[in-house]
Amino acid sequence: MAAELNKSVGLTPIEMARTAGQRFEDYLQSRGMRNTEQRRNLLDVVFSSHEHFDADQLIEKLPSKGSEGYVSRPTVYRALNEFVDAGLLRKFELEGRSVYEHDYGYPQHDHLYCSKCSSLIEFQDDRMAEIRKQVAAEHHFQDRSHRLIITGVCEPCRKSRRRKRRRVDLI
Amino acid sequence: MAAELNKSVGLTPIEMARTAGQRFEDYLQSRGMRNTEQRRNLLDVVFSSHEHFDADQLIEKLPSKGSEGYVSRPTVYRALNEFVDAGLLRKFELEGRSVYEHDYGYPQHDHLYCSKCSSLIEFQDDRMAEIRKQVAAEHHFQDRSHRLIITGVCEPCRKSRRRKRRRVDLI
DNA sequence: TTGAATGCAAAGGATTTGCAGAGGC
DNA sequence: GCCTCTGCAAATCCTTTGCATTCAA
Repeated sequence: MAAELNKSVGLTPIEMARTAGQRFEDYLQSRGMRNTEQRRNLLDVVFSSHEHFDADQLIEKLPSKGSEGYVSRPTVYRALNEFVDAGLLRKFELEGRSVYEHDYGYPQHDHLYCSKCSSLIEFQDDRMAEIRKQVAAEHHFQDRSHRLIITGVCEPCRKSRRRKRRRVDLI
Repeated sequence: MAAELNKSVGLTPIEMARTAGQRFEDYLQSRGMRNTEQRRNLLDVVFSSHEHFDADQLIEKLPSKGSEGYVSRPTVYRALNEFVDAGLLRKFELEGRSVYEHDYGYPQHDHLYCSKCSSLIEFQDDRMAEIRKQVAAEHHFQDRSHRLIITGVCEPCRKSRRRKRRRVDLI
């Protein structure tokens, strides 16, 4: 699904990383911040795949302490906040932790969340923008963003659960 | 808005508390759990108003330590989990903390969230159920619930911001 | 050179947990 | 009386922060 949505924008992950990198450089420049090796490392890893991730998952993908390319935990957290601030990533809360996803150049979408395996499935529905706009207008509310998560059980988990139940039934 | 939605079900807060209490007693009984004074105190306070709240706000509404009716922080957290489990409350994450709202006997609704004053405004839109059902079907996903939050700036905050801006403009 | 960024260690805030005593049933 | 519940203190988990050192510009 991530791949599908990405195609719709016509950019490969590598192109995205380059474009995101340019945007981030502008962001840094405009604020007198520095283009450090750590920030570049993190940007590369973050844009190397379209998966949703949390801070720990990102850290796991980084070289371990002592290795070339290592980035400390506080720096990871600081950078994630910067990426969000720069409009590269979008952040949301799930089960008490922060989850990040690509934002820059990525079309608006929402999520199905499987409570069994914690997987996030993206979907797009144009009616959402419509509803949001209309509800906001009715309440004289200035809408800036929305977050819709449909929670349930994904197809693979439903199937595996059924199998388990059948086994129990057979005893 | 909470009052409006409540009217649609035809129950006053007092009636709600009683009904919720009955449901909770059933829940406790069926699990061999006990109907303690603390749980009763908490249920009363939780259903004394329809406001959204977090653990700290609930604790603030309780008698302080030493007073009649005091409930300790761990017990509050344990009870909140039980209320959610029993279907009395619904929980969601906002700005890194858990927020609770009445669930039992309360109609499905979604929220506008003001990022300036943190207020939550409820709204109902029948199209949401439709979209959810349809998207879930398309993805062979078994939907159980959804959560939609539209973030932006509420009317009062927009007005007060405008006023402030005007003042600055006049300097 | 010089101020921003890093890594370390430690703090912070929300929530949970182990356990001994209290209290429903 | 038995077994759950409570309150206390402490632990846990995620995230942020203070500070001395390092490094980009």
